[in-house]
Amino acid sequence: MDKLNDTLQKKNLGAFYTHKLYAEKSLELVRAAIARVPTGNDYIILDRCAGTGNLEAGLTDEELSHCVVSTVEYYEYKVLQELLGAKVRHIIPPIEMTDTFNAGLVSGADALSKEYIENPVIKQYIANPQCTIILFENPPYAETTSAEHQRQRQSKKSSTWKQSYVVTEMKKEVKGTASNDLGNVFIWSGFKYYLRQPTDSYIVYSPVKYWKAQHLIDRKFVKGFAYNRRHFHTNIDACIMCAYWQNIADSRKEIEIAAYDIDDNTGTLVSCGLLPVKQVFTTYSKIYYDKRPIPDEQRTGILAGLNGLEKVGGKQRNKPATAPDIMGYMVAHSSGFDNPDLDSSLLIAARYDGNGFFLRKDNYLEKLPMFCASRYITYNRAWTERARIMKSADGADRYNADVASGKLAQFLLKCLLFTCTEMQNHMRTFTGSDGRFYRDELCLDGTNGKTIALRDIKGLIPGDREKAILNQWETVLQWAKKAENYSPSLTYGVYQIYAELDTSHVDETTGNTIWDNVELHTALAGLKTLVKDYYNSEIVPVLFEYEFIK
DNA sequence: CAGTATTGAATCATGTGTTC
DNA sequence: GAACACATGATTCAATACTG
Repeated sequence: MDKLNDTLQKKNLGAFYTHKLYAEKSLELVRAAIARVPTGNDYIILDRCAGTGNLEAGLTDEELSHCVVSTVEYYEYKVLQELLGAKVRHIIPPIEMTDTFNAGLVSGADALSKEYIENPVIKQYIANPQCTIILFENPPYAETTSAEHQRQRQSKKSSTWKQSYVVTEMKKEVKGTASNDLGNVFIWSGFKYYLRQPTDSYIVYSPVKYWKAQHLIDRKFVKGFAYNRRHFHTNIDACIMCAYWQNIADSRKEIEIAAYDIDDNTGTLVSCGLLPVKQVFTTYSKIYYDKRPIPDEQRTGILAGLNGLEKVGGKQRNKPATAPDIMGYMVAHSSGFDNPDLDSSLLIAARYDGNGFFLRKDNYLEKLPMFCASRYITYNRAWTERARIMKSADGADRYNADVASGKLAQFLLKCLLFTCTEMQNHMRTFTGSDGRFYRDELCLDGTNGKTIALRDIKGLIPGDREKAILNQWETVLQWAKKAENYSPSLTYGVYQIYAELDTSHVDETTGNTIWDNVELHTALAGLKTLVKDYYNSEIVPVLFEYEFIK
């Protein structure tokens, strides 16, 4: 059905199909689970979201005769019925009745309904101690409160599944955001309602966050694979784990999964080595944010938007603050990297919707690794990284000790250099509506006197990479000063130069974009390349070492 | 080949309201 | 008044796909 529906419909129902090669690969895990079935036992392989039966396609007839499958989408049900109906042990519902078709869905096949949980066909196996249960599923992942849904104002409309019986039950036991995701509901309910014996198994496709960050389950990891989400008919590279969980309690904090990409030309799996998945336990905001209270009399000033300028109008959720030692506002929230540019920002004043803290002159340097870490996914876009690597404050004790001892002094200055030359630093210099002059202190423009960054960066012992970046910055600044809009009274960072000085217009005859300052544009592009290389070689390894990313 | 257009599966911290 | 529960709500960028 993924070809039949529009994008949002697809997202609502989570219809993304499993590539044949991935489905076949995961049969290794299913067969390992079958091998564990005690002698003399019957077993069933249950798939509550079978779609058109992709996962089951590679099973032998004998294995298929143990399968119990269902799908909630009517046209998929028709296909499933035709392809596997005669071979599987049960398809739910077994035959089509007059009321089976229900507004495009299949009556009685909604795995999240009470009716389904109590389905007698499945229940007979659950109740039978001589039967082993193996769940084998690629559940839908629908995060209907996601940024994209919100942009299209569809969050409410797309969230009807949240009214379901299973979600209601899950919320009684699982607190927090884990229940926001439809995929998590499947995983939770799988363990809750279907697995009962130590030899029962769950082989499930999902991004790792349910185990890594949300700690939704505490079962024994037997084996797993990492697959590229792109081959699930999506447009993004990200990591999907297919894991074999055994129904035995376990407290491992780190697992390894074997990664496989697909070469579309040859139609073969390409091994990409072993990837570690480490659990995360603490967020930056809990540990690293500067929580020093702000007196009421300092709660004046302006709020800033994501573009670094003053935000006027709209919903203002945050309170501004102004004080001699406040130099900006940093946001580095959430553990995942799904919306890196929303989840991290560096602004001259409080972000209008909060989720951050005020950067202060006395300790801003030790806060910068949070900003640096928040840029990881932008410069490491391989499919193995997104949805596997996350942010954490788990290394805080070691980090704080090494900051205190001075061991990390050079590293912090490297972070400073990166922060001052990276585009996502949206601090800008301007006069606010409150009449105050806001000056960007985290940039390397000394035209109007040294910024705090310039003062501190003197301590950096520059290697070749640092020298190259500093030189390139000088070139950028030189050309920026020749731009028409350049204002000598302002102190410019890279982003402000990009936004205000690196202007362009469209040639009326050719329709081409003409950069008003080609040299400036070229110099900026050169700087970006240098900064990216610098980040990955000098900063990322230390961020991993101290578990800012893991 | 260069320039242009399009794209992003898969939240969570926060404030506020509610309950005890 | 503490603890809990839940509704709320927001791009930017680089990479890639496409076009001529």
